Amino acid sequence: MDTITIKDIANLCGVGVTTVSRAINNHPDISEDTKQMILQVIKENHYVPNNSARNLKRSASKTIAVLIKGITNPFFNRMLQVFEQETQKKKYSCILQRVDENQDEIDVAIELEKEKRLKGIVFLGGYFSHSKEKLDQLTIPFVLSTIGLTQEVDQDVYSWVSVDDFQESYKMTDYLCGLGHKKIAIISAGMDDESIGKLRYEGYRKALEHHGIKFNPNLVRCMKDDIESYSMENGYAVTRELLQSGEEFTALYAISDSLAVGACKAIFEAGKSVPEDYSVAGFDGLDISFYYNPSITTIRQPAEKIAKETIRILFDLIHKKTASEHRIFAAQLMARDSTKPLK
Amino acid sequence: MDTITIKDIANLCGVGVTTVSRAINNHPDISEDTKQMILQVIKENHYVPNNSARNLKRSASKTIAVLIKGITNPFFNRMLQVFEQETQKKKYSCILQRVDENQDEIDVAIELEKEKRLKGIVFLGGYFSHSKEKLDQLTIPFVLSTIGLTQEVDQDVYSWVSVDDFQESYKMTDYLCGLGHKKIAIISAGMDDESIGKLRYEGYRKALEHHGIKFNPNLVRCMKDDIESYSMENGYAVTRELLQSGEEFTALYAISDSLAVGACKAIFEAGKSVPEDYSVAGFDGLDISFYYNPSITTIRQPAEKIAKETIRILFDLIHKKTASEHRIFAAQLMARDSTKPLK
DNA sequence: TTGTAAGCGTTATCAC
DNA sequence: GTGATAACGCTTACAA
Repeated sequence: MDTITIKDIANLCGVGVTTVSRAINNHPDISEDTKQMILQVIKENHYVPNNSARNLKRSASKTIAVLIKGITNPFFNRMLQVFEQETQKKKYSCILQRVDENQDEIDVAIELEKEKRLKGIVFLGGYFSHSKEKLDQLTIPFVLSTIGLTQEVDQDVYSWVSVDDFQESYKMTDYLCGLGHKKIAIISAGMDDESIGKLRYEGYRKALEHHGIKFNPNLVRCMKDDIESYSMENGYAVTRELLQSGEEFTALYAISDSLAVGACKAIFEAGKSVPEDYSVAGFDGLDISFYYNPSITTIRQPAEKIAKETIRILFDLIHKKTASEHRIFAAQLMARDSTKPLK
Repeated sequence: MDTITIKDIANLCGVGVTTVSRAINNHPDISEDTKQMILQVIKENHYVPNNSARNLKRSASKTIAVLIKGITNPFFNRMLQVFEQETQKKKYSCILQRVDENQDEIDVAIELEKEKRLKGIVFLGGYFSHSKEKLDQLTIPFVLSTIGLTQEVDQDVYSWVSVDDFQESYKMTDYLCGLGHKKIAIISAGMDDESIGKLRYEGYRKALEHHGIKFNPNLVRCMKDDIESYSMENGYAVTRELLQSGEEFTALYAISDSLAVGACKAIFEAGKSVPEDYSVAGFDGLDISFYYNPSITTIRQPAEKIAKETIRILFDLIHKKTASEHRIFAAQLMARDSTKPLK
């Protein structure tokens, strides 16, 4: 016997397949005795139902999926746990699916929706710019979570929850200006970025403007393409170049904590110190920003809250309690040891 | 029309479903013209084949799966990329499946094997102690990658690749002893750990013994159960307690880099410094160990090599070129700024 | 309470 | 080259 099926179990038990199915799926219409008997035989024979067959037949499953772009991002770790927890509370199950950098998340979503008979989807990370036509192929509700929305998107179609990357980035830059810094370098995304990278960069620009600080393009340093984006290594490489360029600056704002960590390292290696020689700030509020030495001033995103609200909205969508919702959470500026007033 | 199927496409094209299937799957027995025509119709109608149906029917698929226990671990990130890369080279696809801390990875594997018609499996992380009977339900080859094997396991049944956690941990402890340290604290796993935690702890014990250093149980500090294991936060909490206990020590060996980072923070907060007051060492060779300030002395596991070799062995297993293989890679002691000779 | 049989959407087998 | 048609392993009306 190659692989054992529900039929085999039925035969072994001397019952019909329906009865076996009922035993497996906890259906009510079955006597406790036969159920136990069947379960016993199943266990003895190590029978495992084939999921493909189940999904194919089932019209609906209590399942949602979380599609993550950039699973590397430690920021998502905290959220993932909340997603699973909250989903379980609703008696649903939650499947995690990573999406490659160069994969189209909607394609993945469409495929998965059919394959798993999903009830809803969370898109996590990355950016979002898809034609309405494409979105229409997705027949189930979805929520965008911590996704940088740079273009005007249709409020009625999309639901999302995130922080205001532009505003929070403004806040950080404003803070640095408030400390007296005027030459503030930034490690940002490439100029072609259409996501949080762009928003954070624009917040920086805006704050400089409000403080009447002349914008210096030489202080804008983009992450390197050939190194993993938003990584410590990238921050390190970029900061080394900045330092070597001889361009003067007193503060360095990295648009992610990991970049900031790399930046600090480069500064130390140049024989300088943080914050005495350079103030350094990050973004996200990763654990490491607290544990680093010095602790890094950052914008702390309320990851748990965002995750919780994402699930809440998704289920409201599923249960048709809402048509679309948008929630922007305030993030918190954590002033720590890596920044200080300019003397 | 609710959801569009292969039949609909066949009707639309005025051909049989077989022909459509052939077009989708690049089968040879189809004229280029009809194929293009069908593909066109498919595109226009946004038809996406149902994976469940495919998997159900397909006898074999060129797919392997990587089951990860503890996806949080940044150490795995580097490996994951290699897994995908190498799999693609073989024209296979690779699916990632996280396994919950309290889930049985074999159960997940068995289910997935059937559902996806897998060709092979990589088990990543965690520990491994399953009955032969259970393993036998897995009919496809698998490789254990960076899994702590504490018990004697059947060499002929399992294939694995990892570092020698015992030996490498010995190496680190030996190094600290060589620096003149005699009071070496360790942050280790719980005493019930049966995985790398145990192995690394035992390497520590052995090295102390060889150096004729009397073992002091008060210097053994286990991670806290109520905090994520191997996390910075855990290292921080444990080290605070250690510091407050008043127990004297000159070096602290944490069995992971993240723990070491947390430990350093606790030391700084106590007004002490690293390595002047305490030498601190980690394990794994995460990026952060290099970028931290001070850079952290660690054991660098050759993650890429391990990952590559894992895939190589798995495919050799799949192609029956080998019955079982075992590969232990040497890890590298990276002596950095967080440790110094005892004066 | 239980069993029979009709699909679910594909792919594989075969005949044309 | 192409098209019926029978599986694949399961769930679910419907019948008993």
